[in-house]
Amino acid sequence: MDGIASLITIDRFSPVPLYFQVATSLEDLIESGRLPAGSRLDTEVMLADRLGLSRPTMRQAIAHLVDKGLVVRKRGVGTQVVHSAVRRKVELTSLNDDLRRAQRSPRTEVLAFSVAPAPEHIAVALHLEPGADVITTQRLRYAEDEPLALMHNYLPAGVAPGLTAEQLGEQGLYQVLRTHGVQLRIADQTIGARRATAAEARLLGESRGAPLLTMQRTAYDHAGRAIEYGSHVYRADRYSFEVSLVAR
Amino acid sequence: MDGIASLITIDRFSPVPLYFQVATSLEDLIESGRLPAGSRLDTEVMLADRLGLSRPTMRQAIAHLVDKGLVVRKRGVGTQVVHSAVRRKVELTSLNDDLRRAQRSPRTEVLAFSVAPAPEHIAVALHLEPGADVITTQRLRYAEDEPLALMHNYLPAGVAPGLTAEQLGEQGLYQVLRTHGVQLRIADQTIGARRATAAEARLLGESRGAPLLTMQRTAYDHAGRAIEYGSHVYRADRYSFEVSLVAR
DNA sequence: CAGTGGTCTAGACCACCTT
DNA sequence: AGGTGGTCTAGACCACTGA
Repeated sequence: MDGIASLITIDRFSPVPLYFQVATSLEDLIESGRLPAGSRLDTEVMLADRLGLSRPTMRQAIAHLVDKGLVVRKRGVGTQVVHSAVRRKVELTSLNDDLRRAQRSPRTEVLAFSVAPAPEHIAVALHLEPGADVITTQRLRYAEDEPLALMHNYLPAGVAPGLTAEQLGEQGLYQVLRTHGVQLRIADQTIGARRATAAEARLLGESRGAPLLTMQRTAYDHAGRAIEYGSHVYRADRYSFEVSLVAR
Repeated sequence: MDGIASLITIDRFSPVPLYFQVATSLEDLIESGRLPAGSRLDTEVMLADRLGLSRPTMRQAIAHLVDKGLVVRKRGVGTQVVHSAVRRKVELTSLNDDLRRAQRSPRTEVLAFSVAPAPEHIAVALHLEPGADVITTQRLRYAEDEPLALMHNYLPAGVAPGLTAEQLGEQGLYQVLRTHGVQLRIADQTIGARRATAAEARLLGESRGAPLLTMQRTAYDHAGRAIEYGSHVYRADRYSFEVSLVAR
């Protein structure tokens, strides 16, 4: 048993930073179970030595894992892989991506698509000048051929030039944004509940007054620019939010 | 104009790490508006020089701010304070703390309090052996003398020895846990909605069938031990969740 | 081109935990 | 006492940005 260093290879000529190569390798070992929950990693000095890295670089790699909540470090003790149940992802996800992952065959109907000056409250949510142009969409999302969510989205017109209703019907908003090179980084969400209006009930195939989950979200890119504001309602009997929080 | 370094003092004899002293100082300057949104920080080399620190230490301080989403860094450009609206807190909060902060005068009525072997699904949620002892509580939370939430909580008996119903009535669960030296770090939450049962409607002063927000949460401490499982319902017309997500 | 942050090294001392 | 992670230093080279 010479530890786990032998399972990690690093490429000094890769453009990928060394610490990142090591971090993703370790992540894979943990996810795949070759570093089981509760097991102890080699010390950072040993790992650095075996991989031919300096200790600060090795520390940077492990710090990434700590940040993701994959491992726990204790001075004088060592570095331990945390219990698997704690390893839920903390992600900025889209409904479409979620459904795809869960293999619930999403389908999208684009009910409205237009470019027009932003109404007051939308301009505020996106931190735009009043009257700036925004793309406005209204979509109905199905999962397994049952209606699941009614989604209203607003984007500054400059964010996704050339966006079409057809694209949105096929790809999901966040997917489209990624192809436009937009990287979302922070999202502020408000989650609540209320009774369905008559129109919502009809579109979602629910009875009038049925409980709906509501979510408003503003998403920002890496530079802090507001990219998207969404106001959505979900059938409460078919959807719920999972959120993981990490204290800082 | 000699930059912001003159506004920061560091104490080399303090047990608080230098990078942390600098990070919190910068945080204060940003929160207080003395470093306004959009303004550029001095370069890390300059700051390190003026504060008498090495560059890696200065980097570590700024990295903290990046991690919190307070500033954005671009190679070749510099470090900028992000737009204030993006600076929502990402926190592991308790309802009681939230209400206190919002000055909505919370009050708690303890409806049940006991220690007993855990039911199957609670044992699973807390990763305990079936039949292990858990503290079980049921509480009704008021804000401004109106009922707001009905909360069921379950804690491994060892977590908070000597916990009493009286304490819970006065202090809020998370507050009590802090006095027991418990530091929560990760929480997995599921947020949904459904109609109120007759009993829930009566306790919460709602009509039967009114929409309720529901939340189940398992919270873990820094070592990955499950500390608390809660299953709560909230009046949808008086409460909503705010969540901030940061992509990694 | 000059200036910025991103990465990396090879050491050092310390606080904390286990034995 | 011995080993662990936590902090800190003083350099170095590189990639990217902007004028």
